[in-house]
Amino acid sequence: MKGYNQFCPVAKGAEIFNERWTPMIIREMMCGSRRFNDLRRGNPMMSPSLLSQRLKFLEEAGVVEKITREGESAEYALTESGRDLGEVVTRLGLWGLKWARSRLTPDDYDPNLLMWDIRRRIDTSAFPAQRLVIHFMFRDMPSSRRAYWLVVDDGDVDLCMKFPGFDVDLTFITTSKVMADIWMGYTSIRNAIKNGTLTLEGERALKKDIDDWFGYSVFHDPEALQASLS
Amino acid sequence: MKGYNQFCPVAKGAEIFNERWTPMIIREMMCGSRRFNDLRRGNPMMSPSLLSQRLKFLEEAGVVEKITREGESAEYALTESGRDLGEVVTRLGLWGLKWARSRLTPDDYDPNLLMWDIRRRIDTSAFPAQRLVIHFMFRDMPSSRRAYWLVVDDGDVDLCMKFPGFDVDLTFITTSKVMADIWMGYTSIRNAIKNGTLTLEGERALKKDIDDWFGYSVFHDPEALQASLS
DNA sequence: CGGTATCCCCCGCGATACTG
DNA sequence: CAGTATCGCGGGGGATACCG
Repeated sequence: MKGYNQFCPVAKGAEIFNERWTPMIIREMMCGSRRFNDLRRGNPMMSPSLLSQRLKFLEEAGVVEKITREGESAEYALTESGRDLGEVVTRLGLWGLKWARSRLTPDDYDPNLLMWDIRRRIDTSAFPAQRLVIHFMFRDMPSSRRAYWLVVDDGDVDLCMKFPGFDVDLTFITTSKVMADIWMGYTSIRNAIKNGTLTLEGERALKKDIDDWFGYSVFHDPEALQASLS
Repeated sequence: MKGYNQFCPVAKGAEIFNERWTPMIIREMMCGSRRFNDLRRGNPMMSPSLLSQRLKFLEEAGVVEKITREGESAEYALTESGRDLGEVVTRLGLWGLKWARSRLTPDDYDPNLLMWDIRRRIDTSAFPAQRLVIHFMFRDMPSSRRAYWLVVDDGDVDLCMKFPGFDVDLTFITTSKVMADIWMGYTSIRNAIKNGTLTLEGERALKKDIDDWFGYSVFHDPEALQASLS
């Protein structure tokens, strides 16, 4: 992006922040992604060359640092400046949650992104030690993105798009929109069940304690948001 | 800008906020500009057609409202949503002030913008009722943008680029960079005088009370910033 | 896995002129 | 003063292939 030729701090900030994909890259890093392909997974529509280009620019701008250790794969992390810029991302997200809801289009409800997001916010500490499988069925989606399984085992959460072969403990049957709306706090699990847009099938105990382990979006959860800023 | 196809509130926010010039338009409105040509004056490099286009988009997005009253010229104002988005602009500005200083280029120090900004932050209440003329001389600038006069009269401040014909009460002799650095708080008037990059000539009383009437950038002044958000 | 290289299209945006 | 109309280009960025 060409600059603005203004000394105003807003202009100088925008020359860095207001490029396409930049807020999403920082968001991914705030959520814990550190490797190139993790960042890609959080932004599947972004071409690898463009991601590479942005990372270089953000590195040059002092927002991101690339860490290359002997024999390990490269990692990207926010610098102190980047963490500060994260507050701008957070504010923008909170604004979007409150004011841009009506601009959501059907194309926005990609269950891949939703599941990737849910995966990393599951609170495994609330689970028994044994393996658990949680199944999601999105009735509105074509077969390629209709079914997902989260396999929780010993604190790790794996996301599968094929039946993992283990018994399923809990199944969500719903649409991608309803699930995303729950995720963002526009509706609640309780409410979605009541109006028939969500069906939960499986272990009673898992259902009962769902608020203990199901992690909502960071923008829905003030405490998690606070943590992501520190 | 094409969208991101993500339900994430950051993405939805960025689809509105992360367009070229948008933060600067909102900044201008936060600083009190309400008419088309005021917005232009704060962003002289922006073409009128693009400003028109942006205003339409921001209106459609619920950020800006256009007010057309009988026989009066059109005005633009931030909606509640827009004022909320102003907090994002403010955060971005504070970030830029802290972290993007090193990216300032000589082209960024446009004295037109600086004077336009200074003009609207002069605290006229600290002045005597009589007319005052403050003169700025930017030694580094070509004649077209070397000299400016602020004519303060009865609470109004006029910015002139030609000698207004009245006696000058105070003169700033400096460079556009030094003046902008003072404006943003990177250095102080006292310090600039001491190291010889700024010379103040004129009435002793005006010099002595300069901190009472010289308004710094809103990003330099936490109180003014607070006020702009409410 | 972690990127580069290349190609090409499209459209964002800058410039300018013009109008009510 | 408050915009609209038009035109043309530059390069941002999407798509894909490829390399270490």
